[in-house]
Amino acid sequence: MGVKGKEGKVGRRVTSKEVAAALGVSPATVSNAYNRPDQLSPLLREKVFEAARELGYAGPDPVARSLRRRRVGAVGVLYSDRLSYAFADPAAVEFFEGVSVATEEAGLGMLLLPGSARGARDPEAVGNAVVDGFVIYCMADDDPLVDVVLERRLPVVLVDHPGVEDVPYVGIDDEGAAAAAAEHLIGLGHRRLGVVSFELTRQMTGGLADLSRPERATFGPSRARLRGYASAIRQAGLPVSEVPVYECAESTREEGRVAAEALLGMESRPTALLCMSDQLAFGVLEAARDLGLSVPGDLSVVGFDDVAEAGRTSPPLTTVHQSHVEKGLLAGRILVARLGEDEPPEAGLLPTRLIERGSTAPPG
Amino acid sequence: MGVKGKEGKVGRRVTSKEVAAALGVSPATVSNAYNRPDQLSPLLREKVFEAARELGYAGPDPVARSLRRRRVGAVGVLYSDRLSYAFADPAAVEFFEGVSVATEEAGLGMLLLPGSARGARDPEAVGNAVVDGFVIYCMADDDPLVDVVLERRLPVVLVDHPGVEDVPYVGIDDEGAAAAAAEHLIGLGHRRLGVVSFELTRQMTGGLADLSRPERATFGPSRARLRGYASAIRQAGLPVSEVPVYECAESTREEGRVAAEALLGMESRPTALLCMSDQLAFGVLEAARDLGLSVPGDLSVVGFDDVAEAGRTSPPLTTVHQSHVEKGLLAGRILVARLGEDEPPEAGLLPTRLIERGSTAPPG
DNA sequence: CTGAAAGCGCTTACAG
DNA sequence: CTGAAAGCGCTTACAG
Repeated sequence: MGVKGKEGKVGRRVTSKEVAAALGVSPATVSNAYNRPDQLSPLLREKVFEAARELGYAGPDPVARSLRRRRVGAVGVLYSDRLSYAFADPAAVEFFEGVSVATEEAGLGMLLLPGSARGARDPEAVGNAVVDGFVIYCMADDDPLVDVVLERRLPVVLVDHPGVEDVPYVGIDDEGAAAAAAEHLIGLGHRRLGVVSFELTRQMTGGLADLSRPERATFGPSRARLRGYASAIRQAGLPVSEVPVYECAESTREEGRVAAEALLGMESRPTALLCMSDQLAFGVLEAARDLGLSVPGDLSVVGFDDVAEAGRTSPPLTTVHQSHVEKGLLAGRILVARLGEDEPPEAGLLPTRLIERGSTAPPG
Repeated sequence: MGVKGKEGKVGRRVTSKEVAAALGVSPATVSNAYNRPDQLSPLLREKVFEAARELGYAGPDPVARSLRRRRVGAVGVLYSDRLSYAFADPAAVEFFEGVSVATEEAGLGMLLLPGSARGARDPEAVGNAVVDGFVIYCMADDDPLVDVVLERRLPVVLVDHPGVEDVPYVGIDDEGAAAAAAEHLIGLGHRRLGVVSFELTRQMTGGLADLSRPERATFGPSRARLRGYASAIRQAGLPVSEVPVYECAESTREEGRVAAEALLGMESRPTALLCMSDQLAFGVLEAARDLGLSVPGDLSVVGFDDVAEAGRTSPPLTTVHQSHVEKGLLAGRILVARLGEDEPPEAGLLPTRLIERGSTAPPG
């Protein structure tokens, strides 16, 4: 295994200066041995490595090197909430996957940073993050961490957070996609719709509301989707203010269940539910089963995202497809290109489409 | 939104020295304004912040600060393979989730680093990673990156990679857990077993082998599980060399399908399959369905991990439960404690248990 | 309450 | 092919 036991020990740092001294050469020569082999004889280089090995010098200190070179070799990914929440959300995980492809292509690390939502402790982590640039993912318009990042004047790419001047933006047409989902249901003949929503603001008032004031949402995608649902419903001549919206604290199955129970317990029960994520829709499916409601016989359900499991539920989920992997990949590549002064790929909106599967049908 | 447009721009770095000069104070005072409010008058402190705002100084440079303080505020997580592969594996994602809880508790970032497997490009990324310590997850015994990390003499925790002196190790009793899975099947009356295995070595010979030489595996958990299966089978008086083992390149449903097709196509078809992960088992379930084999009627299947979806397949999967979240959390907390010179929680083996669900039954 | 000095560990022109 | 010098941007005793 090549491990000599003591290597596992946490040791005093050995510096290039000490290696140089042991060899009677200058620190520049030690540095050159690691960074510019052409600047010294192969023999001397070998001697440097040998002395390094003996003294336990593992090569130039990454922090000092980063300071000198003005380059760290890592990008930060800022997420609105706790990371543990992100890892529990397949959509976020797929996004990370996409970013990781881009960073690996470039030989960079990917530093995951917790956002400021719900008790994340240390906003300093973002200001102090040792990175060359940032991907900002899914933050509320008024999240102070966005400004903390912007003020650092590093290259930044914004994802699902429109509206900052001069910063590349990657997203989808949330409004159009949501409208398409609602139109699908309306086309099927549904007249009593309900919405299972993401959180709308960082304050998360939560619970039941209606579709009449999309603008109060400070999360861009939530706002746009509410707008899309509302416009399709209005177009159909239905009263928007009578469409119940349940705001979920998190995009989880559990929250989807809770929302479904609230919505399906109403006097005038919706015959179809529009969900802002597949996770929420999965919870709705579970709740419907528990309530003895058949899907799509008694209730139609539309998701959003088209994560892998959407094709495997019973019934399989009708949903709006978007590629979170592509989103992460594009954002990552734009950032990487900007770090290297390369011509970045064009930022913009990725395509979506409605995937009709088994969870929607005309009302019973 | 508090964004003044130009903040999004990538700018020349403004330094504390410039802020100090603009104000006619020393850089130490600027530093104190940010780091030790008690060291200067509130008024002066306000002036410093004002000058900083005007000049576009976003606070002390994280890299320089890290060099000076000998502390970065991030831990590295080293994974054997491409990160995009990790993100596609629920077990790895749950592990990351656990680590992230520990890093968030401590206000640290989490730097994800790609391993050296299958064309990961840049081993330098690990040697250069700007972190205070490492979690090494799931690496082969002979992976050179392990030594690269160990040589840096930073605090390290090893996960699912036993056998490095003086380094805390977190894992499970893979051998015992695997033996329990095999015993369950044998107890049910199965005599013709097959194994759907992880990759055994970094070279990944792949395809079919048998259970007679567990020791050739250089991935610790794979080796231990093979050993566990073999010992239970030997105990039952069955010939170990007649148990087919299919080595999968990755822990994915697709690979599980391919393995199942190979194993179930053999002249003397196994009546039960032991899978090293739930992902592989899910693929086996799909393949069985495609082949017209009923589970557990015609074929029993045992997984490993007990990821969330294991309870939702049809039939629900009998599997070995382990908590990847706890694994990550413990590893993360040990590392964090060692960074802070706190007394770390005890390293060691986490519990496992066999969860009997619907995918196993006596042979038909 | 404020500042001068030393130094964290390295790399990069530049001179020889 | 090798080395002396400057400096990346900051923080921390320490002296006043």
